[in-house]
Amino acid sequence: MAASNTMMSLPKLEEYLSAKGYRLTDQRRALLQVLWEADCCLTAQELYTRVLAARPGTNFSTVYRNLEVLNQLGVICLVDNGQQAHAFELNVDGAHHHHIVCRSCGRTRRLDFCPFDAWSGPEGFVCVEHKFEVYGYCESCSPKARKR
Amino acid sequence: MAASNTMMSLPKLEEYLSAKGYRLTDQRRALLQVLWEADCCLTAQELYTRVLAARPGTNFSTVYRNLEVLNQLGVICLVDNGQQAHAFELNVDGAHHHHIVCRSCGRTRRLDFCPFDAWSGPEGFVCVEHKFEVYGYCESCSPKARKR
DNA sequence: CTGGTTGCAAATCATTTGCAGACAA
DNA sequence: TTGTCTGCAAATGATTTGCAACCAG
Repeated sequence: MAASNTMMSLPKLEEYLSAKGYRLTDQRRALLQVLWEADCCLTAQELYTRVLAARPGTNFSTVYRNLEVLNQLGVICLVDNGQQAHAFELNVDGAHHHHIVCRSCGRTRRLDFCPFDAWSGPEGFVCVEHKFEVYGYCESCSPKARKR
Repeated sequence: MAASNTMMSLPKLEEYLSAKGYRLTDQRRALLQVLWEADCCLTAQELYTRVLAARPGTNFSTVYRNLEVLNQLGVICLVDNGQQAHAFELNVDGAHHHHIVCRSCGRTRRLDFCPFDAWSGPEGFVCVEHKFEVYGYCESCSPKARKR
């Protein structure tokens, strides 16, 4: 599948949830599967649509509740795609990273540079978190961008 | 006043709006004044409350519409404070910058470091915009932070 | 069995919009 | 005068929540 990580398989993920005391419902499995197969970050709406195909009858709020669970467990990360709705992505290796978001096709790509690689942080301030997203046009969309 | 910039006075700002063809209504003046007097980024709600004090009867949607106008003109900038609602700040000198947001008191501080100062950007991607915000605890709140 | 989960419907919350009257230039 | 603005009220869209039924372990 398209998941770019190599740390944990889908069964391992389910095992992990289980070990943490969460039940493996059809809805949860379907969501994990969808996240696993996604080749880039997806919005709750997009995830919901895909989950629905795999497991008809699933409710939108169930998807949201499970995204919350996965987020708490650190299994997914939230991406600020610059739109009103967040995007979500599986992050099984748990490595810190940021994203590039294409303004044309909406696709996201993982970014390995972090501002704190090159900067020690602001003085007189205890940093606990940060957000860094880059918006622009990916290789396949950039010709379009030049016309702007 | 608390505005930290030195590029443009409040009357100059009004003049600027006027020159751009915008009318100087009481509501607009009140909003500009509130933004001018603010010592850090404020949410639409906070701005609205303050505008209301100066100009009773002003409607929330008027505040939003004017924030949109000011944003289009590049007179204010939006800050992602990590909460559901955005924060707004006057940015009369128009200089690009980011923000530090205190998780305890909610105050924001301008940051002069930009990730692109130390990085050339992702390959095969045309960057048109980016977002960088740092969350943590400011000097007066960090003792509290240590107790966490 | 039994508490974690779900479906459903209604509630939030920030922000936006249609419209008719009001007002700056 | 006239087109921009405003107040009002209702709509939007993402996300959340209360509650009773349901089902994984």
